[in-house]
Amino acid sequence: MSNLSNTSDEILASARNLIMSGGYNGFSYADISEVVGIRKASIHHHFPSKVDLVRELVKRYREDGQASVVTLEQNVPDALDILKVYANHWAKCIEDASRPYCVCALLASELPSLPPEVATEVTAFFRFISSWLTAVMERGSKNGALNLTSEPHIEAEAFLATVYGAMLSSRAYGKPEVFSTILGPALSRLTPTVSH
Amino acid sequence: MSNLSNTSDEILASARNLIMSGGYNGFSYADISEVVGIRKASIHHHFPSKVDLVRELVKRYREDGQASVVTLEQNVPDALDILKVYANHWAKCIEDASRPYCVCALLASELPSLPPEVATEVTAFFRFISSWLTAVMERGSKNGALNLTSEPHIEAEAFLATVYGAMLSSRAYGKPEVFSTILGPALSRLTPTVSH
DNA sequence: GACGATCTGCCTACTAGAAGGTAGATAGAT
DNA sequence: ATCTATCTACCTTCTAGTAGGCAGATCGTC
Repeated sequence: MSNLSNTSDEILASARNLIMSGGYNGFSYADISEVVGIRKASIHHHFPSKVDLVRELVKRYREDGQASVVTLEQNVPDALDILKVYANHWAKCIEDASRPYCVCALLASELPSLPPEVATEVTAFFRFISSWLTAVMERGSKNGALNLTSEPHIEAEAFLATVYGAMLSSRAYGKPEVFSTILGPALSRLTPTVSH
Repeated sequence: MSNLSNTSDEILASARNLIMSGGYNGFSYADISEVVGIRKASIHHHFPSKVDLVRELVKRYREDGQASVVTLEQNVPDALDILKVYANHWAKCIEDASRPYCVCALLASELPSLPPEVATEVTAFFRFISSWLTAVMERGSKNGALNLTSEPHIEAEAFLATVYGAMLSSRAYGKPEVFSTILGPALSRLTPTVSH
């Protein structure tokens, strides 16, 4: 027991880090092999093909995200606070360089050249985030926690685009603080005016 | 004369299209060879190494952008109109699928794994767009053509992030119209209120 | 409890094909 | 005579993936 095949988890984790920096074609089984300390062939034992590996990786990435969202919704009632926590999650990841980019953002930009099985999972991830944010916007709009100027689903897409665009800019400039600089005003705009 | 080595232009053009869909590691000299109808070795005659090829490609991409900006500034005086033309340029490219993604957006997301010579050029592209947009924001703010809620450079970064985030979302969902849906409200927000 | 059978996780050794790149020849233009 | 653009033929290294073996854990059955 104990290490109930957590080698496959290690493989997924190292693949995630590698994809995060160079995308689908930016890593190989040999790279993972070096990080995990296992032979190439042994990786094929856990994930017969590269497509299997990345499909599973993205599927879990989405499932983990869904679980986090459930917890977040349970602990934070206010819609604006939820958006702040979400933005802050990425701000931290980018600033401490732990996970400075979303795996699905990288894969989405490579989408046309991705194996279809992987592409499907990536698209599903974006649909999940989008529908979650839409629900948050709707709720916040109705109970006055958010100040929307467009329809909830449009505000959701705009917010998502801002987050992912800010992520890209941080990486492009090599300046992690750019993310918060952009998200600050975006969140202010959604904050209801206090009085009058 | 006549085709004063426009083979090298064809090589660059096909490389651009290939990078646009799969990034730096998503294409090979063999791919270009097929598109251009020339042998692999002949590509090396024009661009000794892959790094040379992509460095030159990004350098020209930036120079072309700089030239377009000069023309745009000459023909369109109003700052808000400039932003609209810029957004509309991308909206068209995405909707007619001619150039549905920015080469530098894709390369920027792969930045940590890119050869340094290429990375430098990509960063330079983003700095160029950023400083141009900042100048547009400043001018528009001063002469009342734009309604800013933050400092010009922050508005510039926010606008840039929105454009590139919207580009990514369009690709992720496979829905070109998402781009305009997001950019519409973003531009409205920058439009000065007509009366009172 | 003992004994073989299967399962799991890893290994070495290999393959075919693709990668980026080189050497050297050839034909035509200057 | 040299330069340019192309070619064929090749090299080396890396790629994903396969075949088959081996040690140890688990399991069924006597």
